[in-house]
Amino acid sequence: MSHHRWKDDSVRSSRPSQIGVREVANLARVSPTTVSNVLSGNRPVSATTRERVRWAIEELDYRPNHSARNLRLQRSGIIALALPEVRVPYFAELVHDLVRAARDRGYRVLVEQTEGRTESEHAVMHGLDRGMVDGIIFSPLGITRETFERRRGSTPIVLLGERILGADVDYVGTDNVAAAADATAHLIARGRRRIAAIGDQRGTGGTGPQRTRGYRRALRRAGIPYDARLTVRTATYHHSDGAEAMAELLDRGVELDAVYCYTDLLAIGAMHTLRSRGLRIPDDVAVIGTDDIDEGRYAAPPLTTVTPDKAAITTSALDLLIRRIADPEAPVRQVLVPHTIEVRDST
Amino acid sequence: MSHHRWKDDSVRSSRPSQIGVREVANLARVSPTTVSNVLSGNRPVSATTRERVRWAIEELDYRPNHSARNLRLQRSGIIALALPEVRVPYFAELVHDLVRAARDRGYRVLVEQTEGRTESEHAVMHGLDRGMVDGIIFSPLGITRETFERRRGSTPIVLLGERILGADVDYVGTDNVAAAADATAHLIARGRRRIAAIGDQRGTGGTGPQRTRGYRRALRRAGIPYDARLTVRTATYHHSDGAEAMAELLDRGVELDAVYCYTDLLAIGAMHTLRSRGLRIPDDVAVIGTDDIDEGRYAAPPLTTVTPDKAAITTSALDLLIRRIADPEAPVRQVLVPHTIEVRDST
DNA sequence: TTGTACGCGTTATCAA
DNA sequence: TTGATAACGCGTACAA
Repeated sequence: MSHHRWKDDSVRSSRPSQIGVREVANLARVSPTTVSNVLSGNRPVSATTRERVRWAIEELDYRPNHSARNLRLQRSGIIALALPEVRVPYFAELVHDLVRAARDRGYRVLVEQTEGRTESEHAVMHGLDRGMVDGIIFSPLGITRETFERRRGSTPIVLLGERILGADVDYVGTDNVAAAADATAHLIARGRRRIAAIGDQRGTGGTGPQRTRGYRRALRRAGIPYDARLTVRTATYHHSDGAEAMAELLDRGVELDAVYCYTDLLAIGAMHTLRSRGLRIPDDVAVIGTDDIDEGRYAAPPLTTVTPDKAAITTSALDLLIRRIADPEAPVRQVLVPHTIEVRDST
Repeated sequence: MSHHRWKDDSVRSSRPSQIGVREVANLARVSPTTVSNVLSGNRPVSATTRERVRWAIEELDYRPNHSARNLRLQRSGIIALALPEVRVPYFAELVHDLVRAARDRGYRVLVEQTEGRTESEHAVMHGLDRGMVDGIIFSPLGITRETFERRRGSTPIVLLGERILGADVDYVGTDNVAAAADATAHLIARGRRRIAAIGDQRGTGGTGPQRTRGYRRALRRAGIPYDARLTVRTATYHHSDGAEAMAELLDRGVELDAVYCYTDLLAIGAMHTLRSRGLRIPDDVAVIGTDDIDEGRYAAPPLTTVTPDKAAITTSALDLLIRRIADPEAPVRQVLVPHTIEVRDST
């Protein structure tokens, strides 16, 4: 195979122009179509020409232009993951798992943070529209059905965690009422009767109220009266919220022997306060969290937690989204993944 | 050119086709150019036409197609952040900060995970080329200068954390030798003499060896002999690595009264082992980590840590990248951000 | 098996 | 101030 280039492109030498299919085609002395076919494998190409094209691609260090390909194919190969805050470990792990799973399916992941701001949640649906991403996996934080329906564009969306009641949209989540009830029941089974709850949030239509319902249901079934003084709302789900909530509980002077936290981060924050007040965990106060983040395994003591099947959440959400991308008319599906209790030393 | 259709609305009205500038232009009875100008503000448009166009946009719920715009403008408005693992809190916080900072500057962030695999690090530079992203912020994990130079494409790159020595590339990082020396010196100032080090990794050209150099330098300056038995390498930087490394140290039976960990996660894992063996922190063993992740504040006890100015890292990296995107010929710049020691209860 | 010509939706250039 | 036209780089229907 002789390497004579008979047609020396002055284009390449004059200015550092972009290398495109045309340049490759010229060098390999074939048509752009053939180059395209070699790359896509879409149509058969003879072995010899294929080799020549491959060589030319290598020679010019050609790589296809994504913008052009996307425009032509009407797909970007990117999905967006919109969530409140990446630095919250539960979401960080979600990003981790999703990036990994998406890569296996030929997608990359764009991360969008709403930081709990309603306008950001709206922007997610508006701003990501039309060709920037092929679909959105959206973990909202208290968006109403009405707003959602009004603002959503044509981009496929899968909702995560928080269901928007009545909305005509694919959804993956867990039975939060049951999870909360199980967590509370676990504490009751450990002999606790004065069980506090940290993490409800007012006004949101999401997981908070559902967990409160589960908590109260478990109490009711055990014949334990509900005591409003044992409940503390938090603004967000960080360590500091848990620490402050626990401090408030203790300062109220209300008797308690266990705490159910709506998030592991809240639980770890709560344990921090308990330790600093000289209370023993679980002897004086048992603590259970939610999410099973890695941090909980190394907390002091290791944190018991109720958690959804996170792998199932990731893969279900992705599969649902890809199905929706392929067929916008597919019937809406709502997936509930199972949850389990990881019993560790904090209870 | 045989069938040159003028303004064939009948074709478009038959099916619910995509809404483009053309549709808007038709409705507003202007040219696509004008619509484009109203959107971009690139050229003056009379108030009346502007209103008509705005109305038509609203009426049709038009939003521009990103793929087309990107192709035309030769930019995507997306930058990639390539790092080992998002679920590692330090990186999660980095993503958080960067997504936020990028948004302020009109960019979105695509997250790419290398998971420590060399081929993934190569893929970052190859796969992200040509129009998919405008630039890459890359936190590598032991890539050689030679490979880097050979594989890098034309996409602007800013390196993070680990410098690739001699490489002709923008870089943001910290003086790891000094940081390690300061951490070790802090322990020495607390009266410790038998100081272990957890987290070196063999073979990589990165932060690990640098921190080891700083550690040994501080010992030397304090006249403390280096004891190889006090050093433990780890495969990665997770909790479990720290826990196992600490266990190994204790099992060696070598006397120690402090540990310097190359990562907060390692330190928290190490403290887990110390607690479970009944050792008191810092009374029996003082512990210092690196990174100042949020988790450290709520560890038991709260973790002393040496940390770079993370906000400076984020903004410097982004500014460097944006500068590089604007001017590929700009002189290479390497930024070192300062570090500080957050003293908490673990020392 | 390969090549030609067109269009994806947008914006920049040139002309009016 | 506005419009017609070309081009960004690619994939594909149609022709050979």
